[in-house]
Amino acid sequence: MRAPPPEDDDAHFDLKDFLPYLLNIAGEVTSSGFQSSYKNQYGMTRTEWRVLFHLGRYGDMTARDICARARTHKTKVSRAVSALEKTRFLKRHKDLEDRRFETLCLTPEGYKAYKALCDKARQFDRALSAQFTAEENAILRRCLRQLADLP
Amino acid sequence: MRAPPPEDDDAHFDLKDFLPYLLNIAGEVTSSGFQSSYKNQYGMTRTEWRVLFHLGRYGDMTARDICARARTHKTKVSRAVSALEKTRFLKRHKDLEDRRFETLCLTPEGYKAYKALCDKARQFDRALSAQFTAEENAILRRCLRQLADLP
DNA sequence: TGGTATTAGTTGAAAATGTAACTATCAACG
DNA sequence: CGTTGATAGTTACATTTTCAACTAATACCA
Repeated sequence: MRAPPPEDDDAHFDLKDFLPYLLNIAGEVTSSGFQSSYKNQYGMTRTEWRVLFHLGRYGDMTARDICARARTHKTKVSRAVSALEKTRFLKRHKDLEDRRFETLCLTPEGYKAYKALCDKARQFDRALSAQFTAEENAILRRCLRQLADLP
Repeated sequence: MRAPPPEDDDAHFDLKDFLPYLLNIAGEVTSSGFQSSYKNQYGMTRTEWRVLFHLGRYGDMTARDICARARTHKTKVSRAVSALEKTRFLKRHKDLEDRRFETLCLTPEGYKAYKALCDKARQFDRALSAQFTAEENAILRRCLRQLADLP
């Protein structure tokens, strides 16, 4: 017994055209490619390096800021911050005006790790971009930023 | 004490230009948006949905085929297949020529679920695409397919 | 033959993630 | 004040994913 065979009419639409699917696969393929390119030198998860990157690139901020900028859930960020604190890549500073907040600051070691990863990332991104024209790259990134709904 | 402030020179590069990052965020945002439109209905995970879709769209195939086509790890597929079997959306048929393989076939109920999801997906994708021009959509999808390294 | 290497798929344990409830702090308003 | 409601962040628990072994079947090759 077989399932009904695929029809070629309009009732189907190709999975390879479905944006959420394409985005997930492309994200998975490129991320794991990048991860192996630096051989997970620092033993960080992707969420941890996302936090590290935000602090390194955009300066000290609170967990809440990172959630908003990276569109990442607060529990994920909370755990990443704990992990980075344990490896001494960042310190917390309670805001004395409003003690619900804590400003997150990279330590010198954290900053060094960020710089190293930053180099790898730039290199990796350049290699990815090389397969497209300048116009394609511009359009691709613009569409992605819009889909990601980044601030 | 503060971490070194962000510099604006070439030593940094913007996270919002980093493809793996953008792809992951965009994938997460769009997928969770889509998931809310079907999750409650069938209680499927994304991997299960992926398997269902492959069988519905491209016809019966083995788990190995799905792994290759969707660039998904075999343990993920294996567990998704078990789950779909338990909900009676698919059946396995041992290949008698080479008994390592089993061909996966949607049941009529599985096929019905696929068709329903297919409609939702097409609808959702149309809404996403509507924010871009035809040219942008073409370029976006072409780049994504290439990055995803799809067969 | 028979021994070794591959391949399809499964499983168990550890890690990561998602969800919801929780603490602690502050703001608004009577 | 004091109560209510919002916000920042954590934690507990369930689900999912990952990684490394594992079984079973086949291929290769001396």
